[in-house]
Amino acid sequence: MVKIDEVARAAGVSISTVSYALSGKRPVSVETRQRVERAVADLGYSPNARARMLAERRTQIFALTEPLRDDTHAPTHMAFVLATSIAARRKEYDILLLTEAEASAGMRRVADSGLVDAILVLDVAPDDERVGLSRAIRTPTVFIGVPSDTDGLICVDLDFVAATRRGVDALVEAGHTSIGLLGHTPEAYELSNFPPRVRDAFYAHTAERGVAGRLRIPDGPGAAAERFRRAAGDLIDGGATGILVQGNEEAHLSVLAEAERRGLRIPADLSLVSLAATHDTGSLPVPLTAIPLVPQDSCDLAVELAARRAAGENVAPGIRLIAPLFVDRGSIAAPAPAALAPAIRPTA
Amino acid sequence: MVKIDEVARAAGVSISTVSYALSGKRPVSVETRQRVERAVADLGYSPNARARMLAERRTQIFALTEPLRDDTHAPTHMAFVLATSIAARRKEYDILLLTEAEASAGMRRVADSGLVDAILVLDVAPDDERVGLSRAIRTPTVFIGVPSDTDGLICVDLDFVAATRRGVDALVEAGHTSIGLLGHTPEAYELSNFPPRVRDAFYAHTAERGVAGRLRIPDGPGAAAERFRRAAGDLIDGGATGILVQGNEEAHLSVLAEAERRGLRIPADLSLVSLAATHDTGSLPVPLTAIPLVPQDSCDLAVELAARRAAGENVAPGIRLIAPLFVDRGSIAAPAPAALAPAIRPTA
DNA sequence: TTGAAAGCGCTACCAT
DNA sequence: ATGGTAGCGCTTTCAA
Repeated sequence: MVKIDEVARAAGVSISTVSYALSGKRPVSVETRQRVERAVADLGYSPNARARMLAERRTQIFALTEPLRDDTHAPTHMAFVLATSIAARRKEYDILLLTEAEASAGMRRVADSGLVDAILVLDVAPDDERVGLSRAIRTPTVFIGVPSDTDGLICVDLDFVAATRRGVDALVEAGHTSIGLLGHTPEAYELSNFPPRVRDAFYAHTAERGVAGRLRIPDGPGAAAERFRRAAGDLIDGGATGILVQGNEEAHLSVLAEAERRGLRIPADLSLVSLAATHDTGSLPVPLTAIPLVPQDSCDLAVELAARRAAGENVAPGIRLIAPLFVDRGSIAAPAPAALAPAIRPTA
Repeated sequence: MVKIDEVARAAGVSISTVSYALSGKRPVSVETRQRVERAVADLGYSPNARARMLAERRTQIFALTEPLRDDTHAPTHMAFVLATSIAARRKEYDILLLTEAEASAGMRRVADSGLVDAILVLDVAPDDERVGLSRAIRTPTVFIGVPSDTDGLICVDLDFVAATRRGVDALVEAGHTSIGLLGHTPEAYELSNFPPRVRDAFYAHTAERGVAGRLRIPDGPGAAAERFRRAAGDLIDGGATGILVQGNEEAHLSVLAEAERRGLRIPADLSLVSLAATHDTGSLPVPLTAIPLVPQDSCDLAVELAARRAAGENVAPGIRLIAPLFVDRGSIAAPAPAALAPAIRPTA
């Protein structure tokens, strides 16, 4: 490996001039710069990352902690990891994976040794062990997701409350007076941070708009697809003429399957809105109007904040919520008059 | 951050003694070691990774290049990433993610700058661009998968040929004379490295054992599940009494669904063997006898080899194939006598 | 505009 | 068994 002093010799300048010519941190005459660039190209010089790290007191590496649970939805998770990596590279950072079972141990290790400039936290649980640790270490930490106790933390996330309200509003404004929410699995309300936020916002906002709001959680026996279908069916039986669909592709497909089974056309007989999905709801058998969760948005912002903190900038703690998008794909219409009847006299 | 000289002062010893007491690379008297350990604990000292990297001329980091294609099966991919990370940590290495669209650019960057000690290559394509690059750089590289041209490369993979033969043998020995292979999607035979190996071994070995061997690729119209079912159905119609099932969980479920649709009991009416699956074929509706692809096995070996090369050890280039496992879950039986007829007179 | 040299915080060689 | 110190290959301050 050729070193900087060889480049300096070849270019007939000093080491510091080579360094400055390459970094641009000090003006260098055009002629000198060209001589340096020529030498760099001739010798195939590439600055040594280890030496640079020591001298600059930073590594240009971010750690990404991602405790993989059994119920982790791989495609969604991968989307976040990829989005984080892309965002980081745009700012000249690399991503170091922290997958150790004891997430805190990994974080502590990279923080204490100065191996990374900042830590990004994925798959945040309400009572995440990494919250306490992040307060104990000096390495800047950014959470992608919102834990219960956010005191002093920097968090980034989709504004699930606004997203939920937007979904409810869209249906209410189309004339729906009975709205269903297809929930997550029971465990998700304990292990993940956003399902409760959606649930609470749903109840609060349907009440506020004066419409019936009903949540159905996919539980009970059977495969996942079966549970989703049953939950969707229950919502329809309960009189819901518009449903907010959460969850992965399978959940969405199951709702569509149940609608088809009942001969319900979308949106003529049933209005659907996809809420906070990471997959493409436009390529479903029936394209769905969606308020999507776009990993790249959250990850871009998280990386941006991490980079600022790593650069020594003072970033105020707090929760940064990303305004939801609304993608109209025509799966909302006014409720069918006929469908109103069972909603009004459910047991007649 | 407390530095090594402060520890030395607190312990009343020299810097080098602290270093040796911590690394164990030189004998240190018990008493001295305890004094050092005490000082380390008191001051909360943790060696600076950047300084260590420069001094030791290595980073204890492996790069993992994983070009994510659209057809990447997220759960399988995640399993490999996780397995790699786990294996690496066991040997005190961290994993740096290389996800750039131009995989070669990322590899070149980390190699030229000495940012990593070795590179692990995932999702290997037959004509992978990373093959040529790996020959051009000095950083040790290990492929998890086998490209077409392996000259001079270190590759690790499941022995797909042996696995395929083992699957064929198991069915032949149970008395089957007509065996089906549920193939991968047509694109997989271009983009991925192992489907052709399985296909070729299947044809060769069924011929060698003197039984009929037929491959059916899930193509044509319809959703994936539909294509898998059709392919399985075609194999059965073609007289196959035993089928080697490849692919993801959906492929397996589809074959089981098709069997159920036809009222075929497993293994009484139809024998099934899962081949090279990464998911748990024991928790399917019908547990399947399997010759699994265990990511941890490949990744452990790959990391082992990478670590050896990184340590300067001379590792011979070549393909290391991992002997397949055979997990008997009772989904193989002798072919039903009635089923023999169509196999013998297919068009009668 | 350029150069010399003092770090960055360790490891490991050479002494004793 | 222990200590002193020369690197490791850069960046950046201080001088000119």
